[in-house]
Amino acid sequence: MTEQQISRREQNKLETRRAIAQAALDLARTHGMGGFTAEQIADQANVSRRTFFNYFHSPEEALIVSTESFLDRAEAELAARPQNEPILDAMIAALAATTKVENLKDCGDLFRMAAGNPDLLGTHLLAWERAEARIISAVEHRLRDQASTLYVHALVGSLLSCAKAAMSEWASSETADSGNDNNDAQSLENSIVATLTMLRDGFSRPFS
Amino acid sequence: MTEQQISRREQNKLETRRAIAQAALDLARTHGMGGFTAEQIADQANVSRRTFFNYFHSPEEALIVSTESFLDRAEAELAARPQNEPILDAMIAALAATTKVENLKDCGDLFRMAAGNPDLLGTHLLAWERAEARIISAVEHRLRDQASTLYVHALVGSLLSCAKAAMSEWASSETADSGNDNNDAQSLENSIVATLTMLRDGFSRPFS
DNA sequence: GGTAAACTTGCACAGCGTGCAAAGTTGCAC
DNA sequence: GTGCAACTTTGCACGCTGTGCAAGTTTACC
Repeated sequence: MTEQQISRREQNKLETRRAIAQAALDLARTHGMGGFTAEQIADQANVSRRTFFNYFHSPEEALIVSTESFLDRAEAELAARPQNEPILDAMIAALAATTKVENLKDCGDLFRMAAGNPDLLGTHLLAWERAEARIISAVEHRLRDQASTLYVHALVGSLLSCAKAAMSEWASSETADSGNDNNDAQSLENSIVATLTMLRDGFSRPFS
Repeated sequence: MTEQQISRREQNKLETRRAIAQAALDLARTHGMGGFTAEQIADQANVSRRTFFNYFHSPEEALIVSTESFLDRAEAELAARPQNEPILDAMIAALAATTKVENLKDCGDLFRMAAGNPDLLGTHLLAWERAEARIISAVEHRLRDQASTLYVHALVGSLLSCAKAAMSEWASSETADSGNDNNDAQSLENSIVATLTMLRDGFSRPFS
């Protein structure tokens, strides 16, 4: 954890970005998806409509911040695994660790909201696609000359599909309990490990 | 192959739809992605802008027709496999057969165009997502009580990710040759079978 | 041929997304 | 602390998307 030198300018921008994302999330929860405009988000965050579009390309983009930090976390955790660890074990450990991310509940909400709104779903899928490209680069670098491009693309695509499946299942069966976030995080982790183990050992083994 | 009773109305609608999709594809090839509007597509297809939007929700949607028939084909081929065949062998055979689809080259173009245009990519990903949901239903029905929901979601997601990886690789290394489409189809089929075999047997086996 | 249903079209309108230039902030050197 | 350079916010204008609505046109069927 390197102590970053953050100028006042950077701080302000981060704070504005955070405020906009929070405003968008609040509006989505109160008005429902599709029930608000970029202008309303901007107003709620106390910036102009134009400034909103300086930070996000679309109203939907403002909602997927939690997923992006989840995916950033996955990438970082993977990079932190030892180089000699088998790639699939490294992936399982890395994805399991993502459940420690701060705003995990927001990710769940996002999955639920995206299920009912094509625009949001498309934006959400794009975020996963961008993360996939980054992880592919990292894995290609890690396995240089040990694996074909096709292998790496298929592997990373499947990895993220399995993670998505686990999160989707977890999100749809999430309790509305205010308490025990730990239980939730643990059950998600179990699902992720379960799907990735199938991936490692082959899907033709006995079904769980 | 059931002989369909198609009324004049249905014929006209199909023809209009085909004309619009073709116009969109032509414009994309000549003007490049993002270099044309819904109105231009409509003009080229000799319909009004409003009619264009009766057929497609967005300009991008008009471009992904070839991918949708590819995915429809995958779904149909899978449904046609014998019930007692192991699910992964059925999937491999079904996806391999999709390379016989008519407009395979258009699919390749689409992959290339989507790589450079987020809007088109998002729409493309949505089409795969919709197909995923349909295939999940089919597989859940086929494996009723033999597999958990999580298993089926992870499996089908991975299946399509592997197919996507194969198509993406194939599209990016496609020759501009006018001739031998068969060679192209065969090399795509080989890639698809290769990735799905990894999926069946587990990605921790020796890399190809 | 006439009628009902289905399809097309024009119009209007709300919202998205961006280029541009003017106004307001912040960082830094003196 | 003054002033300048770099950066950020904002308003404005503009073209495009996507949809409801009502009037016009085509098709099916009797």
